[in-house]
Amino acid sequence: MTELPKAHEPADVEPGLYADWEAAGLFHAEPDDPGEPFSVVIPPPNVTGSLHVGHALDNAIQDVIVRRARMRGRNAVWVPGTDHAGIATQTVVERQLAAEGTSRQELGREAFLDRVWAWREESGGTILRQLRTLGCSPDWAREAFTFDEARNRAVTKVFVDWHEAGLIYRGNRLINWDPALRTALSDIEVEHREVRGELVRFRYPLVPVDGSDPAEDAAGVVVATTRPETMLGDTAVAVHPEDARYAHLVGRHVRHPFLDRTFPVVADAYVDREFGTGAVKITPAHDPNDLALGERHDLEVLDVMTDDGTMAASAGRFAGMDRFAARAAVKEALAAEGLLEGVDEHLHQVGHSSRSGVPVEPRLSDQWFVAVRPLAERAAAAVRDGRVTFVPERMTRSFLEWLDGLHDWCISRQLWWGHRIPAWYGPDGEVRVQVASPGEGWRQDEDVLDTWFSSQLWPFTVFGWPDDTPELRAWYPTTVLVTGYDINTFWVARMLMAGLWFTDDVPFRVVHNHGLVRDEHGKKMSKSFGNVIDPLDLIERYGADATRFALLRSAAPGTDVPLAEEWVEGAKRFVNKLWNAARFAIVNLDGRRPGDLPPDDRLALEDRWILDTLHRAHADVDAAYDAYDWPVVARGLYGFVWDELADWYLEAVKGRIHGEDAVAAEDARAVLAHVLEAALRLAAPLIPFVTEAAWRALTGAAGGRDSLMVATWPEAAGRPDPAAAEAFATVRGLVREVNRFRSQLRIPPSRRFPLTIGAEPGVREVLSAHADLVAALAGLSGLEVVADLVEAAGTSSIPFPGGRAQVALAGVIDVAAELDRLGRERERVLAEAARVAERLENPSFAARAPADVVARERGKHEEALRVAAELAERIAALGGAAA
RNA sequence: GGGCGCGUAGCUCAGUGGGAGAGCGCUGCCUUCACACGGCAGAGGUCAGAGGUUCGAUACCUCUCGCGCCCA
Repeated sequence: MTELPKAHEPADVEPGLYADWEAAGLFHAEPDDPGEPFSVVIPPPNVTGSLHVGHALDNAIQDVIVRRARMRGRNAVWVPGTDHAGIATQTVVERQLAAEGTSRQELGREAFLDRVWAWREESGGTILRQLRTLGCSPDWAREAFTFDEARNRAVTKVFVDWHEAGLIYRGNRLINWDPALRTALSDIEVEHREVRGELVRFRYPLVPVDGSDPAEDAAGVVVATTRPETMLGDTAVAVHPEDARYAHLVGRHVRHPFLDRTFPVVADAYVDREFGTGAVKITPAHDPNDLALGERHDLEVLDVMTDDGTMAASAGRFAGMDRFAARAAVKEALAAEGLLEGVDEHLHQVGHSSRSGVPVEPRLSDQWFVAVRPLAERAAAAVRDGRVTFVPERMTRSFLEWLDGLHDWCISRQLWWGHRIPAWYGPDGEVRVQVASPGEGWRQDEDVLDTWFSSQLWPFTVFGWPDDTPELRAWYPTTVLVTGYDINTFWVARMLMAGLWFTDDVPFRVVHNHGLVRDEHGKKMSKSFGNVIDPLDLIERYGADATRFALLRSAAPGTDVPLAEEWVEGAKRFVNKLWNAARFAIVNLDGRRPGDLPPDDRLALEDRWILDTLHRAHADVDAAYDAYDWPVVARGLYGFVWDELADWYLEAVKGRIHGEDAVAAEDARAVLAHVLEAALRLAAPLIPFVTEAAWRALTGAAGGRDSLMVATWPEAAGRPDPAAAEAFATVRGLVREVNRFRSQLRIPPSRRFPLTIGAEPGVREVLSAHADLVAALAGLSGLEVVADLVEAAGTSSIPFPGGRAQVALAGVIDVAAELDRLGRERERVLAEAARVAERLENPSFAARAPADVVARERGKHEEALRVAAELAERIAALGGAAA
């Protein structure tokens, strides 16, 4: 019949299956399709980016969730799309321009935006295309973009509405300025990094007053700073009001050495007396704390830098210098004036732009802000009352703490690529916030909005908001959001705030956080380390199934995901194992299809056992899917397919399938087909390709809509059968011991030998009832079960749980090797006996431990002693000496 | 400084108040009719350290040490 390849070759199978699914419309959903609505929106990747291993993880998880929901009959939709990624995208295009020897300024705004759109056309589809190779099944017809017209309409409405509600305002405030990109940033786009810098101490001479001591005036006051260049913008020196060292200076003025200015010494409790000299220079224009102090003391605010981080005209003779050049130059000039008191090495935190990497410059400027307080309070309430839950749950706490400490959000960016701020400036300085221009002579704000301002609207704008659409009614709120914990603050919190405000509902019910993909030693992947793994490369070489399996297998909720190429290789071996188990079944089914199980009374022990095992595996795996516990899902599938189904069940049914009894063979085939089919369904969301290929071969499904992808999810599988589990464990226990015996004595599997078994009645019953099974699994030429095992010369003994097997030595074993085996075996058993005895000898153990525990320990002890005694006898019989 | 997480086999990680596990790696044997991307067996661990609770702690509590992340 079918030509089933001996090894599963993902590259030959995956693209065709994907095309078939897509052509059959299996990814697409309509709001009025049957089933309970289930929705996921993709965290939109950067439109011009390409797939990295973090995307692969994030999207593999979403795909698993959505595929299972479809199988469960939900009306499941997964909306794909991309983010215009303001700064990142603009930077890429600017770099291109620089390489061409031009710049965006030379091009002008309109021509520049044309360039960016062109770049988006060229590279914009890449990442979504790449998701296809991973097997992802979003509804491609619903692809959205954070900067398309529909989204722009929503962004403008939100801006105008929030402005009217008083939640958006324009203000002249100290913001984080990126001098490299020449734009404002929000607080969370600043990364604090420890930097080895200098603490520079220098002196401000005092302005003499009537009766002051000229020597004291010259000695002045010594301040300490890590940023000497900002002294050009100093407008005060502050000391602590209770600092006796400086009390006499408060109210005096100091003279700026390089600029024709004087400014006061003020007292303020903000000053840390322990730090530096206890006197601190105050630069309100370049430090948030100084600005606050400046407001309290009505100080002048003097900006000494320009937008690119060079010193401004107000910096006097330092004007035009880069801020770091100015730092050195100021230090030098202070030394030349004899004002430099000393320089110490100093470790401190410096804010860096997460975008350009340069140190941010606190800078006063006119920007637009979102007043987040009222929004954050609603968001926190939704989390506290459980309308939104986090998986893992521990993410909740830091999320709430972050919401609690939130400052107003600076949303304007001095960029061109982004949603233009709908604010209009009239001829007489009037400002209006509205959708369209108020008319002739009104000029629109030059700035654009922070990218996150539009992506915060993603979960509802993708469904058509602000219009009232069937999609929005069916699929909003979304069921679950899957994202790395690292963007909970950037994105998740903001979606929650915006969603609650505009839709009066949460944007998602569950936030499933995964971790960051790292290398196998937990190191961050980076080009400079050379440890970056390319998911496309993995998919090409090991297949999408293996790549998905390897990622999810390590992806415990909220925990970073270590990944190594060898692990993907291991996952591929599992995929191949599953393929070959299916192949065995399919070949032996000889065209028969999975159907009903045989009547109970015709089920063999191994059938009943595998059905019991399947029942438990299903329960474990199903619960783990519900809990987003991917490692448990993966382990459950792996263990069932490999350790139970392939290693034991397939071996166990071979006898019947190849045997004379036609009914028994049919029954075996029926159970095999049934169990395999259930396993394929359970594994389908995680490894969709190999399961689909095997399922089609197994069931004869034609493809198209006749696909495992939309087959019914098993709400239960197999059936509990503890008696069968126990009996099969007995069989397995014996087989394992015989295998050990073989291995230790170097008896090849092809060498069959007979066994005589003595055992306790229950065990005896099981083994004699399943003698054929035991003989097949253990490679025996015969099996006799007796009530009383008679000691016989020239035999050896294999103890196993519940009994003892006797094997005739002649021609089978090497006496020296056997003596060695028996000796080691006996030592092992005696050690066990000693351990248990110690426990039993403790009087309070018997008194306080539960009866069943005590009984179990007693049994263990007796069994160990029995086995040890037998082993000693065998050793003696072979002429050895038992120690 | 505050918060969170983590220290279990060579590596990466599960785990549970009563037998220390998996994958990879390593060793030996086996080309057994689904799979050598395989089978069978094996070596390897003071479960970070100290104290406490308990008949019993790798697990629960406290502290110490070490590592990571977030926030200030």
